[in-house]
Amino acid sequence: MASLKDVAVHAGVSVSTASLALREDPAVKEVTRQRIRRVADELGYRPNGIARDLKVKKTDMIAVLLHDLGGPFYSELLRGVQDRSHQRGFTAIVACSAKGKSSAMTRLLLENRVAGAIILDPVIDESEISSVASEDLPIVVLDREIQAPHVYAVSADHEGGAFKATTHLLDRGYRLIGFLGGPEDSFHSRMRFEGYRRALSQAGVDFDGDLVCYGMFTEDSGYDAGFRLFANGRHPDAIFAANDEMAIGLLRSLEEQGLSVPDDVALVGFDDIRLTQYVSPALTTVRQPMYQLGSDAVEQLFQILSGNADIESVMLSTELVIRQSSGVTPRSPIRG
Amino acid sequence: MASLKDVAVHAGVSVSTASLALREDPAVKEVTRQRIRRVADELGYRPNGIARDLKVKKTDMIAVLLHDLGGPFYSELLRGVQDRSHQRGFTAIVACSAKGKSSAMTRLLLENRVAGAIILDPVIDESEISSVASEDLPIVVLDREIQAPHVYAVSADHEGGAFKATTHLLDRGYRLIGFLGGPEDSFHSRMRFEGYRRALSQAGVDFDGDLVCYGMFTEDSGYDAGFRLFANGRHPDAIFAANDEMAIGLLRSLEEQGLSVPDDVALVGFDDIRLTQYVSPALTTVRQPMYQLGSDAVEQLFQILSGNADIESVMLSTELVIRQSSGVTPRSPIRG
DNA sequence: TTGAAAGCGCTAACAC
DNA sequence: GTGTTAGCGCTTTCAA
Repeated sequence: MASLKDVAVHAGVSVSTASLALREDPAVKEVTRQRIRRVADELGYRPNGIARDLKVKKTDMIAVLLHDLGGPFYSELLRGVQDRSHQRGFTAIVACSAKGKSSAMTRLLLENRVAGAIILDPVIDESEISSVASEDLPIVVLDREIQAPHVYAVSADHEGGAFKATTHLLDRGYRLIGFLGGPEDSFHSRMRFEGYRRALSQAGVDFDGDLVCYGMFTEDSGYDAGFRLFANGRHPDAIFAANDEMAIGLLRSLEEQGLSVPDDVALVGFDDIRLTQYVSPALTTVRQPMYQLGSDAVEQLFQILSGNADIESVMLSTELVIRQSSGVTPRSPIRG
Repeated sequence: MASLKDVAVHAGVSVSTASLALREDPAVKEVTRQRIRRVADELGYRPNGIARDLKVKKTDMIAVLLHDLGGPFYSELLRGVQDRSHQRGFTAIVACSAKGKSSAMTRLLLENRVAGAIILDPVIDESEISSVASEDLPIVVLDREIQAPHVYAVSADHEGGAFKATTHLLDRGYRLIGFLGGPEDSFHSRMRFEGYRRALSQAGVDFDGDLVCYGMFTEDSGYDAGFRLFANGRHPDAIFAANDEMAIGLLRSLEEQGLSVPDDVALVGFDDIRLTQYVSPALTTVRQPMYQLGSDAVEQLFQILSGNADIESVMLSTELVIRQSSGVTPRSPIRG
């Protein structure tokens, strides 16, 4: 592998001149520069970014750590990350946040290979994240609340989205509204539950713990929950599921129980995954601004790395997407 | 940021001893090692991987370049990459293969930051890839045929999958089998077309160019194609679509044209994306071994980097997944 | 306009 | 067992 020194020798100049020339520094005479460039090409010279980073003690790489590489709906998020990174001169690399000796967490974050990181992982330990963040490694967490030095937050408004979803059901006249949550320690599930509670409370509807059930954010767990929710004579007239996967599982179980959606039971999900448009009836849900989440996270990191002092948490609003599963005509509107 | 030297000074040892100690080298006396470890912790020392890589002139990082970060069905692929990387001691980082000044292609591959790369991008220029591959940067391309030094291939058997799909339709008695391709220069589309042709030919069924149509691998383009395929009195009794997205668009257009699937027209797709199970009728399709594709790509890279001389291209077989869209009962079986 | 030299943080001979 | 030393390939003063 040809090094800068090789280029310099072959071009009959010093290393420093070669370095300047290849970076198009105007201090180097045009003709010299061209000669150096030509030699570099002939030798197949490629700059060694590692060495460069070491010397200048900084890097343009930022890491995006995801819990589940390739989860179907990171797509938009990564597009946002990509676009903004490009705009800010970063190179974003994505990896899995799993812990371990040769993991990305270790290699990229603990070994100083990136300038900063964006983490979207609802299950990784809070202490893990705060212990890894430092002066030299600011971390932006997505959809989490972590109070620690050098940890910053960009979130979608889950509570607000859940509030909108539940209020939507209330508007359509439903009163026995069930809640299907994810794992109880999940931030997403908790926030969505709180929005649900707030909507009920604001509408003056009593909360009924019997109408609450938990799954694991998977389709199968939603399916199972569908039976539990209607066991023992309980009969919610609507259900707000904390994510679409579970809502879809729920849909399947309701069908099996001979219940029609939305006629017997209305249903609202969360996330707006692609499938929601294809199930029958199409699922009313809450959309998160994934693109902007990614884009804002990078921007946040950029500001931090630029030494900007006053960084505030960002909260992005969510949007209710009304489809068929929540009924069509308001039956006894209580608002709007 | 505390460096190894800082640790050494504070612990009253030399840098090399500190280095050895922190890497748990048994040459260092236990008590010294513990002292050094403690000092390192106190100082919040973190090894600088960049410096290490520069010194040892190698790195454990490999890059996975995808055309479209987060495309819905890279999930399995990345899981395969992840698992095998871990097993082989690599750290895999994923990035977008788009070209550009501060792109991953440039930063990671051209600046010597990774030991090798895996590229899955059906549209990136072949010359781009072969020019970037080198002695020091072996590249494994997925689902492409590139003949160039230091470029290796791992593919799914698209031709074979298409052959299976088409033969399946023939087995069920269909004879006017249309083909809905992707962009004509696409490797995937071409391979799948060839499998289609071979199946027809082997069954002694004449190929009819009028039954062929092209889209862009998107649902919408499949929808549009659905009208073209049935314009001017043409009437295929079955269609093999080169991917599921188009097949699903096609499904929608057939429905709009009052044609029933599979009664009026049978349909087979390719890829086995999740949606295929949810559309109605559920789509018969061809599944690629995505996990294995990822896992084998990493293994291939590992072998190359280990100096293994005889590396051969890998071709993985695909699997026909029979659902409702291709009819239920064979109407006049020609085989099996 | 170009060159000499220092050094980023680390590892690996080699010496003691 | 531990220390000394010489770089890895690059950028960046500072001199010439």
